[in-house]
Amino acid sequence: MPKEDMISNMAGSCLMGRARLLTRVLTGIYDDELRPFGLKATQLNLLVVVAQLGPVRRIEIGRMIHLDPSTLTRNLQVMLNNGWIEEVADDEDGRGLPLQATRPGMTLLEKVSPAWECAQGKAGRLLGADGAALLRKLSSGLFGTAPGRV
Amino acid sequence: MPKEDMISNMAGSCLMGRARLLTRVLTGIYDDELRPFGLKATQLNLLVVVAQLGPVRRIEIGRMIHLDPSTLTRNLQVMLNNGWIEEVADDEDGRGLPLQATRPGMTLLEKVSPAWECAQGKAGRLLGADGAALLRKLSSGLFGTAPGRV
DNA sequence: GCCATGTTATTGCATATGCAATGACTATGC
DNA sequence: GCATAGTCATTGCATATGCAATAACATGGC
Repeated sequence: MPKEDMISNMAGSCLMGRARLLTRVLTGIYDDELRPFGLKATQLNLLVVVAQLGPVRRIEIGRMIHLDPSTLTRNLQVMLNNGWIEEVADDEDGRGLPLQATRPGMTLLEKVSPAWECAQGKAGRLLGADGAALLRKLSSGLFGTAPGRV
Repeated sequence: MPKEDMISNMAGSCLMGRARLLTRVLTGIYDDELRPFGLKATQLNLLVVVAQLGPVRRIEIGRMIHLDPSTLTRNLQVMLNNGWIEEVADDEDGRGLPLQATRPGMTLLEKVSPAWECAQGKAGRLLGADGAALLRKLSSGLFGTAPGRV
């Protein structure tokens, strides 16, 4: 294959590049809506997961949404500092404590809910109905999947 | 809406969260394949864009793939340090110089091409034919789009 | 109990990402 | 030709992300 075709191919069809581009745009939409509330899209994402899974260990969050433990240590530290989540005392396992949303964290969730809805609406219109449905389907197959399986 | 439903809704249907999850998984696939060559998925992505667009200004790259100029300054600096790209002297505009791929950069592109093909294959199988097609369609609508348009 | 093995969390390192502010240059109006 | 407005790039700041190495704990076999 000529060099130019190889480059055009990599530039025009790389699924990773496309996914990253799409993610940057989508994240920007949510960040814009959430800015008045002082949290970022990624933080809301994490807060929601912690709120839903109740007392939950870091490793489990990582398995759920495919995040490296080291990333979680740091991202969750920010949220601990903000008082949105807290460590739960009662635990059988000495390797770190489970996390749960605090009352202020839950209140914040309710407060930002309309802004999230708005961003979600914009994202849905950008993706189109079939796009949104497919994105949902695709990623639902990844939820809770151990890394490295293809 | 009860609090639990609100949380389930945000956790289970957030398009941004899904897109980020998917992107993490996909990026991991490409990173694994590219690791022996000493470059990361994001760097290959950028190298390909510079190689294709020829002498090109940072701002134009940013418009193409929706990347903040400040992000580009730093990401491109790494690639300049590695000698994969270079600044082009002849320019009418004194605000920074256009960039192009160097010969070593082009050689690297050819060398990693099979690894990229392999990762692309894995990504395609993970997404399925319709998923890959849709991801392509979705993001092609974003190429070259000015930020903030929804 | 002790050791080998496995699991969980953290830390050092490097990069990716975006906002706000700034500097440097260009283009436009007069 | 100069002042104003606009464009391009960089820097400071904060966060997001993952790998390799390590620390801390758990578990199973003996």
